[in-house]
Amino acid sequence: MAHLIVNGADPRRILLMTFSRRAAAEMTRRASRIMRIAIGERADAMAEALEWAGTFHGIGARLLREYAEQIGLQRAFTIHDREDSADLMNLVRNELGFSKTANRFPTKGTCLAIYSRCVNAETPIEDVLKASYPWCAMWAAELKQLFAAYVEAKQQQGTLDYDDLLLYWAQAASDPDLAEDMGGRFDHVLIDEYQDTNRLQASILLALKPNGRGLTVVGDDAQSIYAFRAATVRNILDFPAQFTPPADIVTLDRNYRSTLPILEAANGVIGLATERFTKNLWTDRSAIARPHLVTVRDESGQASYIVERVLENREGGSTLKQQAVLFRTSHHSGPLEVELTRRNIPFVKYGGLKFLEAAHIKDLLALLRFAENPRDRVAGFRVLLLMPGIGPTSARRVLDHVAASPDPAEALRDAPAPKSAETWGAFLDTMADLRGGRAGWPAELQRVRLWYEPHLERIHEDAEVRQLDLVQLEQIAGGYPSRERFLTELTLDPPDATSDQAGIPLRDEDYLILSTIHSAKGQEWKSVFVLNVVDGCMPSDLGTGTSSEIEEERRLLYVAMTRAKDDLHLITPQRFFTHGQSARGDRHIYAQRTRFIPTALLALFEQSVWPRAAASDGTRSSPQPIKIDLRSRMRGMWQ
DNA sequence: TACAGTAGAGTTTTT
DNA sequence: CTCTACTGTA
Repeated sequence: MAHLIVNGADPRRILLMTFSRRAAAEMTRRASRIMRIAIGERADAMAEALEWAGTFHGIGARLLREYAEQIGLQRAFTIHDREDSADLMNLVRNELGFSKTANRFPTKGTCLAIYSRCVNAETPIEDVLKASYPWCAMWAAELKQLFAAYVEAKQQQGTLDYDDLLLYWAQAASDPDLAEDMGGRFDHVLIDEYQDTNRLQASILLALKPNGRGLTVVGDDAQSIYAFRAATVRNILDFPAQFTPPADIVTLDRNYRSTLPILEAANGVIGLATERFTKNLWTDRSAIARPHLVTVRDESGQASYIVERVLENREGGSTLKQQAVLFRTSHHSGPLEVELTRRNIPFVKYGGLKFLEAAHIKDLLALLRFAENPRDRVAGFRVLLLMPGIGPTSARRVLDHVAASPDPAEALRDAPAPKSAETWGAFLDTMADLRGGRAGWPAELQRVRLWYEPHLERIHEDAEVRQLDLVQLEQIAGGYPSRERFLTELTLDPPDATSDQAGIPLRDEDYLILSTIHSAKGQEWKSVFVLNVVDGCMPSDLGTGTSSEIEEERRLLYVAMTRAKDDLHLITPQRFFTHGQSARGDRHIYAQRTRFIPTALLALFEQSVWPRAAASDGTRSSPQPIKIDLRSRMRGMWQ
């Protein structure tokens, strides 16, 4: 990208699509750094002009709003996140009577997952069921009916879900004129992490640039870790042959990041994969230290090992930010988080439970969304149910009335009023203010809070804590120019680190990074610690069904290992608590080292046990005389 | 009709 | 523990 711009390409006509918005920001930052060397201060302005950098979904949303009229879409559509989509799916599922079938019908989440896979993999439902959801195969006909109704519901309400952003885009681009118009906006289209795109995304690309001119994709087949989300590595492998003449292949097999011993260990792991990959990485970053394979007793031992090493590294001159702890599933960092908090080490966690998933945040956003688009039933339902005396039935009556009217905003006023006139009146006033845009953005958020706070106090015991989050949300809102932009971008790029919660003040502080391996994609750190490198966790015991699932888990470990520049620690606790139990539960397994590091590979690692010797400080080294004979006392109890 | 209470099932990774 | 479906009561 830097090369293109330095050589005269117009940054406003470059389309850059990456995996997350974080990655897009990082990419523009690096490009501007490189460009500064060639063109000096002008580089910043050039990077600023890269306005079409984002995720597939984000770019899709933007284009769809621009082309809304031409494709028969209401311009003010609102976007459902996954939970909203599941709620709507559930609504439809109940309406069709599928929640009362004799055999248990798949839950809303499963239904949505199946639907999503059909769309993203461009595969008929029968095949998807057979390949990925065999236990739901008996419901094919009902699911089809459900999905038809789901699509119908979305259209009536003027909402799009994540998949629609791609689907509508792809469909719009299937019209040659529209495709040419869209493709013609860009001289260069650059895609990162192409191994983790799905077929739907590939067809969008092909429609935008049918002859491939100006199209560049980058990816690594050894790092494909999103098959569960219908990504297919075939996209990148089959890419060159889609064009005549075929696309040029540039092999990037030099690794500039990791030291040789780390790379050798990572190559060792991936070398045992059942399929051959297209390249072998090499590096000239020699070093002596092999990566560490550390055995600890349990998860708390794991936590204290990390804390000790992290502090040691900081003494040695590396900041906390240069170090990261990676794990398979987000709750695995729990004990570590406790320990870090106890020892006063600041950290930021990526992945896992999001700010936006908290009920009170969703409530507030639902009201905003309902104001933006009164046909949005999911939002409306959520808001209406907040009020005392309004249950599913009254809510449905109100929403039906709204949906039937040509002017939904007006219809609310003369909707069948629920019993409590007082709450209802307050609600109508708030909605009217929001619709009229009286307070302006972002001040109107305060208005919303004023309405919501009494309900918050009534519903939640811990209202005070939650109130702080609402203030936080208000601050975040200030960073967006309008309600529409706020809602769209928040849904597509949720603040995914807890740091965003704490806002700007954290930015210049030093903190340790905690991240799921999936969220760590494309990142790098000086020191990397990987938690729970044990069977049942890596591979996850949930992901060991088929051999291709296991292979994906292997690549996941490979991705984790190759995040490290100088220093890599894989940690294997001997005891490992399983999930699905109360906080103080004791269910655990005695864990084995991951199957991805068999004995043959051990030579690539520096093995150690920690703590090295528990009694080394001499306090209990010599046997003590017996003071109380508890054993005989116990026996005596029953005599 | 709203809502509190209860039994039973399920529990990854993310735009 | 959390989510869902269902039951009983006001």
